[in-house]
Amino acid sequence: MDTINIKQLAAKLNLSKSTISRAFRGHSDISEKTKKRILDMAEKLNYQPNHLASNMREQKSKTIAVIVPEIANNFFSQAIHAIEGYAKQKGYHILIYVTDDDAEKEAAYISHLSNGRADGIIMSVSGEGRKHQYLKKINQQRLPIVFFDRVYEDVKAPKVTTNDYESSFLATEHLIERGCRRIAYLVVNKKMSIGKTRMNGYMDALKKYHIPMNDHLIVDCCNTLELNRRILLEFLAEEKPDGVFASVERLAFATYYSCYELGISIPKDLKIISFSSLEIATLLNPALSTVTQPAFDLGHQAVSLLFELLEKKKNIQELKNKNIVLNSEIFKRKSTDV
Amino acid sequence: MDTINIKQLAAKLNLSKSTISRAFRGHSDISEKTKKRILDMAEKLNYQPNHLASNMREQKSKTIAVIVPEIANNFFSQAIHAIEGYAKQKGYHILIYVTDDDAEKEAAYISHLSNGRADGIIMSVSGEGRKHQYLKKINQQRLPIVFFDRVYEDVKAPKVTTNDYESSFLATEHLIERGCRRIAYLVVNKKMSIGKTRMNGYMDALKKYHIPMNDHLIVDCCNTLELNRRILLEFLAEEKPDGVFASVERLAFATYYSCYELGISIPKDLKIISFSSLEIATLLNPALSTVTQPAFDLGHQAVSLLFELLEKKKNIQELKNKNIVLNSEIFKRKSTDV
DNA sequence: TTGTAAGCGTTATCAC
DNA sequence: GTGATAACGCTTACAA
Repeated sequence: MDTINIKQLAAKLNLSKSTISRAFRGHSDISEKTKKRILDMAEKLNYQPNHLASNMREQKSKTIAVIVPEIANNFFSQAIHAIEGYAKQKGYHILIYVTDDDAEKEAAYISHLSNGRADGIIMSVSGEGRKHQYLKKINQQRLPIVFFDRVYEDVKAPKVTTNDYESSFLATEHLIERGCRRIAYLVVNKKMSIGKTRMNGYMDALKKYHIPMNDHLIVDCCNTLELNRRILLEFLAEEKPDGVFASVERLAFATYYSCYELGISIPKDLKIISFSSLEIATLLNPALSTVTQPAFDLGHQAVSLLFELLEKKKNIQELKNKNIVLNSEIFKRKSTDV
Repeated sequence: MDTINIKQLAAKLNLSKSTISRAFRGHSDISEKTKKRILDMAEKLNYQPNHLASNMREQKSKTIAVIVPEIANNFFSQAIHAIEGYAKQKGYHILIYVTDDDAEKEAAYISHLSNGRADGIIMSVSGEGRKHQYLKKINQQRLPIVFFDRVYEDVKAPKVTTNDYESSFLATEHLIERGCRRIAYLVVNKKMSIGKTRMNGYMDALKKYHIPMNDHLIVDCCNTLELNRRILLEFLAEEKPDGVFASVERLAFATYYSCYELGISIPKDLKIISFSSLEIATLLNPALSTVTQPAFDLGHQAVSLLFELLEKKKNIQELKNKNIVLNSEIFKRKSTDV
C-alpha cells in the first residue's frame, strides 16, 4: 500500500486540496456530505495528513521532549509513565532523551531541541553541569522548560521538587532515634542540587542532637554497582558506621550487598534508610526503610505545568517562578528496626 | 532571543539560502571561508536548521517510535535504555508510546504513525489484541516494524525473542528437582504469545516427570497488585501448592506478599521461581530465583535490526523472516532452596 | 460551500 | 563557489 498525499486524494475525488484539508481539521465550513465522502475515501486509501507538513505549516510539533539522567530506574520510569499518559490525553507525543548523567550529552540534546522538533521540555538535570549557558540560550517563550526533581537553581523556569531537606532531616532523625550515632551519608554527587539539599537535612539533624559531623562518614559514591561495592566494603570495614542514610536508591542496594558480604547484620549492626521509589522495598531482606518520593505525581505536576505554559492561559512570568514542592513519604521498615 | 530562519541568516550575511544550507550539510562545495563565516554567525544568532522543514524536504523524520505495554517496569525500561542509546548514536530520536496493555490504544498509536512522524517502529505488543488489521495495513516498506519479546506471530516482520519455552521448561524442572509436586503456573494472559509459550514449557516439564496437569494450578492473574493479592491469597489457601512458577515478575511479588500474610514460608512450604529482570533479586527475602531475560540485549538487537531495515543494506524479505532468539539465564537462589 | 494561491523552512537542481 | 528556483505536503486567507 503506497502512501498517498493530499493532492492525490483531491484528484481522486475531484476536489481541491483545501477541501480535503478542511474535512480533516473540523473547523472551516464544509458540507457534511463532502466531508463524509472525503473521510470514506481516505479510510479506503489509507490516507492520513502528513504530520511533518502540517506541523511545519502550523509551526508546532505537538511533541514534548523528556530529558532524564537515566531511564532504567524506578523513579524516572514512573515519572515518565505519568508524563506519557497526560501527553497522550492532550494529543501530544513524547520524545525521550537519556543523558546518563553526562552534562555534555545534556547540553547536546538541549541545543538540538530549539529547532521545532519539540514544543516544550520536561527535564531532570544531570549532576555534573556547571555552566548552563545552553539552557539560558533557549528561548523559553518558544520552547518552555519545566524542571522536575533535579533542577538548576539558576535557571528561571517552573520547578517541581520534593521536600528533600525535611525528609532528609527526618530520615536522619529516625536513625538517631533508633540509637545510631555514627551515621554515614551516601551520596553520588554532593555538589549537585539534590545531593546537597539532602546533605543539609542530614547535617542539621545531627546538629540538633549534638552529634558531631564527621567528614569520614560522608561517602562519595558513583553510578556503577561494582565500584560502589568496593567503596562501601572498604568504608564499612574501616569506619564501622551504625547507621546509613543513602541519598539514592542504588546506594542502599550496594550497602545491602556489602553487608551481606561482610556479615554485617541489618538492622542489628547497621541501620539503613534510603531515598527510593522501589515498590517492593517491603520484600527486601530486611525490608528497607525508605524516603519515597511521589514519582508519578512529580511527573504529573511537571507535565501539567508544561501544558499551562504551552496553552498560555496564565501569566507566564508567574508560572516561571513557580516551584511546586511535593512531600515524600517516610516508610519505617525492618532495616531501621531494633 | 528570537528564533531565526535560514532566510534571515542569509540576509544578515548577504548570501543566498542555498549557501547557508550548504554550510550546514557538509557535502556540496563551499569555500572554507564562507562556511566559517556562516557557522560563526549562526552560533552568534543561535540559528539552527529547522528539523521539521528539512525532514519534510527529505521525507524522513530521523525518529523511531517505541511502543511498549508499560514503562515503569524493569524489563521494558532496560530495553528502552538500549534502544535510546543506539538511536542516539545514529542521530535518531525516539518517541515512546505506552499501551497499558490495551489493544485499542495500541491500534490507535499504530495507525497514527503512518504519517511521517516516525521512520520505523519497535514494539512489544499488548496482550489483548486479536485482530491486527491495523498492523497489516501499514506499509512496512515505508515504515518498518520490529517486534521484541511479545510478538504477533501472524504479522510478518523481524522478531527478537527469548527462548521462553526452554527456560520455562527448565524453571519448572528445577522446581520438580527441588521436590515440588503441586506446581502452580501464574500468568496474566494465558492466551497471549508469551503466556502461552511459557505455559507449554511448564506443561511439558510436568509431563516429563509424569506429574498430572491440574487446571486448578493454572492461575489467571491481572496487572494490579491489589487484585493479584486477593486472587493469590485465596489460591494459596485453597490449593496449597508447593511450588510456583510465575510467568511475570509482578506475580512473584504478589506471591511474596501473600505468603508473608499467610505465614507461608518460602522456600520451606513453597518454592518460587519467576521470570524477572529485577537486578536486585538477590536482595529479596528470600532471594528470588529468576529466569532473567537479557532485556538490554533484546532492545539492542531490535534496534539494530530496525536500522538494517532503514538502511536497506540487506535483503528486506530475508530480514522480515528473521527471528532472533536470545537465551535467558536461570538464577537459582534461596526461594527454590531446600 | 468550494477553489486558488501563498507560504511554512528546508534542500536539490540547475544556472551562472 | 554561489545564487535563483522549484519542490516537499500541508493550512489558510481570500476569492468566487
